[in-house]
Amino acid sequence: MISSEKIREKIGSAGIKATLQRVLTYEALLLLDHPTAEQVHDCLTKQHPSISLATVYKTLDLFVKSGLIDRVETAQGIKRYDYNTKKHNHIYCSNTNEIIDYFDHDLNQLIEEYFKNKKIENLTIEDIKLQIKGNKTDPKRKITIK
Amino acid sequence: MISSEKIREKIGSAGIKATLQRVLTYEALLLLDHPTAEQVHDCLTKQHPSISLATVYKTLDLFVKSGLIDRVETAQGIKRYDYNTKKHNHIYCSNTNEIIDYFDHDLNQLIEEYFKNKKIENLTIEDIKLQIKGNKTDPKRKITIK
DNA sequence: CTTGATGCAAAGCCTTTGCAGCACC
DNA sequence: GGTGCTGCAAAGGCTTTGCATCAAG
Repeated sequence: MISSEKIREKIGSAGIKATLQRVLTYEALLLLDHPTAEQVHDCLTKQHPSISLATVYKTLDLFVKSGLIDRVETAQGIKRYDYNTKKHNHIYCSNTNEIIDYFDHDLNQLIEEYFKNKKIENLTIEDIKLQIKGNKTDPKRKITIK
Repeated sequence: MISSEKIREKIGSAGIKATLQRVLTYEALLLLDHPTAEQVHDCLTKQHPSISLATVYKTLDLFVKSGLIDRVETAQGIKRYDYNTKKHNHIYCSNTNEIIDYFDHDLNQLIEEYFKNKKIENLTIEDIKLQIKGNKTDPKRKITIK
């Protein structure tokens, strides 16, 4: 777990002020698994009932714009947030509605290699992401990558 | 271009009634490039002003559920629709806001091969999609794949 | 007739905005 | 005391729903 102090530093180093609400929002993002804005708010109000949903939205927006976190897109059009900005892909579980981080350096390499040769004209590629959709065999168990 | 008759057949074979509105909606999907529901509606009302937006939404929903078309997810959380249900990936242009179909059999093969060996436990993979994000160098020109 | 599709308007979500008050240099 | 953050409430998009009407077999 990261300390509040470290979070304050992280937020500060993104060039924005580390207010209480922002630190708490960031903590919630670490705690929760790719949550929606509302889930973050629910989590926060348990300890700090006065934090408003609008502030959470504003904070998440600010974090995304500052590059502190990423927005994750879902087929349902609901925005969810990911504190992990390191290059990775996502596994979407249809049955549990989970979004699971999938880190795979070899795969990234493979795809990068592939697109080095496969030039696409008139396009500057910024990023390539894989969306893996599937179902957990046992919804209660975790997914483990060999 | 596909004839209205063919479209009627296609809709019928999905087990739903091929009404005028549905045929027109499908035609609009062929005509437009990964449009939103509203774009489809705008297109339709030019020729048929009486078609309601609600019907367009209902029809698109129905098409997705019947497997006739696919929903495409964007980072902004706006739903767009894709008549092409054959396996393919998407290129997202940040500058033009376009979604461009990207067919690449070799790439599909490569990824499939990769995940055959890379077993992920407790997960049944249904589908893997690549999202390529980038910028058109010349916004007015098309993207061409070598 | 009966069934289901349509169009309209209203309601519904999720998200953003405007603004007054507040906190912090 | 000026700047910028917060919380509230209101407004805003996009999408869905309820219902009366309509069309088709």
